[in-house]
Amino acid sequence: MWLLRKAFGGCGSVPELMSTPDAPRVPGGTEACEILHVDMDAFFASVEVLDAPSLAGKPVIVGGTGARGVVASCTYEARAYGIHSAMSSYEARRRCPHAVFVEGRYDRYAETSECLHCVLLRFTPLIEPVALDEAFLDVSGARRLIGSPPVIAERIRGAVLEELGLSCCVGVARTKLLAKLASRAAKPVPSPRGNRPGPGVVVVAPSDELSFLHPLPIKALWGVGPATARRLEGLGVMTVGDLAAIPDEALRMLLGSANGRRLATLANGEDDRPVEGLRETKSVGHEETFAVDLRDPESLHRHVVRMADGVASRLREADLRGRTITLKVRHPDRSTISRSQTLQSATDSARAIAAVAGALLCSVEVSRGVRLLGVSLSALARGSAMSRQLSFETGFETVSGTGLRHWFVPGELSGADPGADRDALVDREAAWEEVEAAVTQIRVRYGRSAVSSAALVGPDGISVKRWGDARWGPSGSAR
DNA sequence: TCTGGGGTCCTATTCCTA
DNA sequence: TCTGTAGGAATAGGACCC
Repeated sequence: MWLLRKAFGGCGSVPELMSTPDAPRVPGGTEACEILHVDMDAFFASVEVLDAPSLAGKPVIVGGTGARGVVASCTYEARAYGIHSAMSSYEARRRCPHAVFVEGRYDRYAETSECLHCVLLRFTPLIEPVALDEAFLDVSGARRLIGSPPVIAERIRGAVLEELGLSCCVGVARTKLLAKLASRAAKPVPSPRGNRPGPGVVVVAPSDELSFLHPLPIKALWGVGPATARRLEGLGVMTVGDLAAIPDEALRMLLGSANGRRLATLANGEDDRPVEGLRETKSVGHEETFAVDLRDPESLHRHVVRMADGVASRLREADLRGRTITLKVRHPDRSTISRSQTLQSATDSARAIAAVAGALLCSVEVSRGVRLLGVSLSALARGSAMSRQLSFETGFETVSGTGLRHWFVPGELSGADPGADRDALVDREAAWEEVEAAVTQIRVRYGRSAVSSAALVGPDGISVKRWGDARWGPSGSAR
């Protein structure tokens, strides 16, 4: 709690703060601190414990359970073993063999995130969601109604705990970066001898900004990942303070103009990015790592069709179309290449996306094996074919034994060639648009796995995974 | 028999066009 | 008609975020 006390010049206490509508004001105090960063504690893992109380107090790991999976989230009991998100599941299991591994339930987390959003909206309409489990808030307009930002922070924590049954930490500062770092400083500290609770709320007063920021490691800064940290540490730049001492020009030479300029300002505590609310989606894609590397071009093409189908469906649901189609391929040695093509007009057609992505796949050497395949669309524009009047005259039939429905246009599967004649081609494309729009409606109504492409039906039924499976890596062996 | 997925942004290079 | 050039778009790859 020391930072909170420090921010208030040593006067006042948290109980006093919570019971006082206006926080005490101190010289150079917290008046300018109007940005809050709300960060849920071990979000996915906490939701799992909430839904299964028998997991409480145990090391719980949420993520991919297969050899190629990663940790998406884990409880503080697991963190005491050195486990953290993005660690491979293999390594996590090695470090803590008795941990409880749970496959993630993304829909459940998204639903909980919506509840969190509703709670936050009661404090301010100026919310910028960063991820399911965190958000920036601008509370400048809420002071008169609710109280000072530190008071609002404490009330948010209380409301989230009471209404969601989950704990969160809140950082309060003048800028987004400092608010984010403050919420991190408010977190519990995992330890093999028992977790130490954190302060829950940390306020960084303007007068304390540089003394708070400069001792932190450079990786604390937004935009400094493993690669940039390696370069900087190689030059003896270990802390944010070291970085702040480097002339702007030298930093730009070292890291490029945009990165150099941004890091120079951030290292000096400046960050003028406002809390922006929801941003427009720039790309929509789907990618997947396979349990074993694939070499068979036909199998890879079926995966392309399935991914194109999933991406097209999501585009339609979001009322979006895209012009640039990108295929991503990762080889067994993890080297990754991408191939893209930009169309003259935007599309949300699974067939069109699959055709382009399939052609791009033909230009890639796959004989050495493919570990990951991905399809994405960018250069997005509003407006899909969703508003078109739909008809279900085109064929649907049930794949025996699977309960899954697949679709086709009559003649398509029989090898007929309607492309020979232009009118027939136009009719065929129009029919496909109807099919795809109908598929989207079925999925909206009955779920994403209710209907699938006939191209994915093999002699033994559905031979590849359906869209939406395996968010944190493959869970078992490949089919 | 280790290292995901869904994104955004930046940079360098290549290609096209005026 | 050919050539050089400049600018913009497209493409590819990498780093980073949660």
